[in-house]
Amino acid sequence: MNSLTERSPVSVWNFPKLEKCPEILKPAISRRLALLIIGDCSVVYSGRASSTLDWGERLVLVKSDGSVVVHRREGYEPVNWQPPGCIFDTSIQPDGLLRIRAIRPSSRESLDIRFRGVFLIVELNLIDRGGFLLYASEEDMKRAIVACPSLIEDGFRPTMEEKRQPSGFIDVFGLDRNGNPLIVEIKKGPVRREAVFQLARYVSKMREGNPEVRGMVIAPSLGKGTMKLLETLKLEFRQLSPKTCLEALQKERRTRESALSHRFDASSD
Amino acid sequence: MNSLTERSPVSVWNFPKLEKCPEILKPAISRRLALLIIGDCSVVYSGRASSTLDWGERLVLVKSDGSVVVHRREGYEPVNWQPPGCIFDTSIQPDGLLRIRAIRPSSRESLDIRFRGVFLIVELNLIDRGGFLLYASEEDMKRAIVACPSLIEDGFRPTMEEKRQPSGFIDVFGLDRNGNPLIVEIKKGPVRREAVFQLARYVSKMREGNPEVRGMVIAPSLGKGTMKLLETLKLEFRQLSPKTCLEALQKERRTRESALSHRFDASSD
DNA sequence: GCCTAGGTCCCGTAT
DNA sequence: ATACGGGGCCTAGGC
Repeated sequence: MNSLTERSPVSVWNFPKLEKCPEILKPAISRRLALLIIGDCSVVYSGRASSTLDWGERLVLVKSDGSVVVHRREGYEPVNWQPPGCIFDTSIQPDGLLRIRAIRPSSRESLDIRFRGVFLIVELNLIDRGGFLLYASEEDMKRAIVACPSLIEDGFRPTMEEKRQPSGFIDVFGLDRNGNPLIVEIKKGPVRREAVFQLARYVSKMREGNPEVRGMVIAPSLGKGTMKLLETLKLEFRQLSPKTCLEALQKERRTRESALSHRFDASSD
Repeated sequence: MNSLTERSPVSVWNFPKLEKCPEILKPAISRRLALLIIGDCSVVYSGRASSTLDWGERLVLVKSDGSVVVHRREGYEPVNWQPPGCIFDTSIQPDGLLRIRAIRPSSRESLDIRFRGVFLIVELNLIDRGGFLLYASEEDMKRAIVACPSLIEDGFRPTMEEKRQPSGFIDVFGLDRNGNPLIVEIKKGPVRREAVFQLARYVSKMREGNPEVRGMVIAPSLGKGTMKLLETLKLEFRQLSPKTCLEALQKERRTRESALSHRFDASSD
């Protein structure tokens, strides 16, 4: 009785007959469980582009959000896939093959997987509430610069983040110690030519109104020809790594917290 | 006896004891098989960035090329991963947990997966020689334009593909019916502002030497403000979809093949 | 829906 | 090795 109510994180079918597979797959999909199908299949994709994949043994992972990945023996990336939002149709074809069709109505795409043999089906009922934290992203660098503007230079006062411009977005915008506008473009990796052009676009637009506008790239390093390019375009570079930013941010937070606790100490007097 | 030599595409362990797992995983990795581990795990990533993922039930796929993906219940993308090139270390820790460490020497990155419970291990010995073909990429469009230059306009003669410029690459370069240089930028989706700026860079460089240089964007459609932008920069647009290109290319190929077979017919006379 | 820009992007290719 | 640009990129955020 308890076993009836108890969740099983995995249910396994070993070498199921093709004609039995829809009976396994359909209920799992409607119960919004994830499915793993390992077998000999071929795949046709049609949508933004088209592709065909001939017969071979692969692993197919279908998730409850309607995403699909087809993995081959090697390679980090799936050979075929669909992002979330698919509806599924599983059936046995007239020729006896198992067909799984994933259709994405939003972008009129379809993935057509045909199996001529299935080695394993795993129904997955996974519980996963674990938090995910990512450090040292460009977003972290931006936060650090806003919290500690002296990372850029003394006297810098940021006024806006993610400033929307007709020519695009600006990461951080502010005024330098002399009151001149300073546009900051942040990169967490080596600066490429393209990033410089991106900044140049923003800056040249703003220099039309005020030739004193400065543009600065913040990054851990510069790509090959980018130093010269920056000079030509009268843009600046300040070396700053994600790690440095993170440390500055954490230090600033500690300072703020201790200031806060002091206030509490004082108020509790 | 036959069973000893026969390959099994999948070998399954149901709820293996943690301490047994290294005995399963290590030989599989050294035999260069792929592995699927489903269980309750936590993950720490450290490298270009850092991340932590708290306990939860997930699916881990380790391939023989040294790539890893960790999939949660939902989402197309893995929550943690490593591209090919990892070496693996599996062990039971002093606290009794199973630890799988993937280290990428080339970029000094590491993925540290700890399991406190394993539901399923699948050893995968997949045979997959199926060919993969992708149609209608930007590359296909380029090929089509070079094979059928009239797709651009009558009298166009391409002279170079992938022309290297100090300012970057040019998709297709050639001369129009009047002998004026024509720079072609191909996009397979709607044209964005950035693509226009990219083309503008090439063209303005070349117009310094010859003001008659033309620049043209080839794409199935234009993004919002891009028509006006093209006009301002004196650039042109020709609508052409990947599908049209593909059809033209296939037609051209058929024509060429039939011409070839005619030649054979003639020579066999 | 479209547009914009980041990503531990990954990937191939050329230098 | 690094640099560059594509990708069925995907994803998040804004409009």
